[in-house]
Amino acid sequence: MELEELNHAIVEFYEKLSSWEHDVVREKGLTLPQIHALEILGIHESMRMKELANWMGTTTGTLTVLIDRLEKKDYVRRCPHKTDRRSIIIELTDTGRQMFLEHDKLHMQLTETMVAGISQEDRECLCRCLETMNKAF
Amino acid sequence: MELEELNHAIVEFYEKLSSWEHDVVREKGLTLPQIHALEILGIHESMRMKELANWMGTTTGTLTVLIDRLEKKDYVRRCPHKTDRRSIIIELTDTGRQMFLEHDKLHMQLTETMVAGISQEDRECLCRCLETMNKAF
DNA sequence: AGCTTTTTATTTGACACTCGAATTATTCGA
DNA sequence: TCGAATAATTCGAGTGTCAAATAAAAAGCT
Repeated sequence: MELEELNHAIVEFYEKLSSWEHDVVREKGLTLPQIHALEILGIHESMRMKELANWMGTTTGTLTVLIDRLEKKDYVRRCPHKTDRRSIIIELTDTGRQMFLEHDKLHMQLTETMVAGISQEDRECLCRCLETMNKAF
Repeated sequence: MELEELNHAIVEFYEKLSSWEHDVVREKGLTLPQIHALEILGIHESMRMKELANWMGTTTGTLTVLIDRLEKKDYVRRCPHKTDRRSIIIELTDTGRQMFLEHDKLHMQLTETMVAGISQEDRECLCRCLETMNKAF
């Protein structure tokens, strides 16, 4: 019975986060998949198309045109792979890194706002729970 | 400092949930926005186009074609509004309700899996935290 | 009542994302 | 060396997204 309440809270949390992200990103003239790519590149540094597609849960076909657009906006750069001439390395430009950092800061601010009314003790519990759940996927 | 860990856990949780939803929905031949509409209608019963668009965070223009497709698949039905002839009421068909219930069950199963390694006490704390955070948006 | 404004849904056009399949280039393995 | 596997691109079809224009009806005002 209690599980239903938890399930409901999780679904609601997910939907509100999704809606927040959507609004925040639109203000910068980006789409959700585009900022997602910048986030992954910002956290994990440069990587190949195939790797990035795996992280994003999409195909390289989809990614090719997405990267085309990010490249046109000067957020990312295509570089040849050192040893494998089939592969291409995608890396953030300075502009791209700046956009990533800005977005990351907004995430931090949202987190701060969300946990404002939660005690230090409960925050630690929350963090533990989330990390446990993340491992369950 | 600790906030960063929490922020990271939240972002990771969001991304994994998103990816899970995407995969689960595709197996049923639906898209994320489509199942989202069914979820809202399943939880809140029938509502007008405008209301549903607000819940989904989209425009009625987008919704019109989305509902067209769901209607073609016999998941929802357009009904005239009792008193306002401008409005249209969208309601789930029996098939649509069944799809909603199936999906809801999957959500419950995922929740069960995720919290499997979490004590009853911590689950309650988690639930409280999520509800507090949901109010912060 | 009559008139204007607002609300509701639909349509349209432009663009983005998504997938699967076909293509090309390169690397790997037998 | 030659066939199989891999990496990225391209293409076509379907879907989602928004803003703007349209049409119909309701609400508000004088």
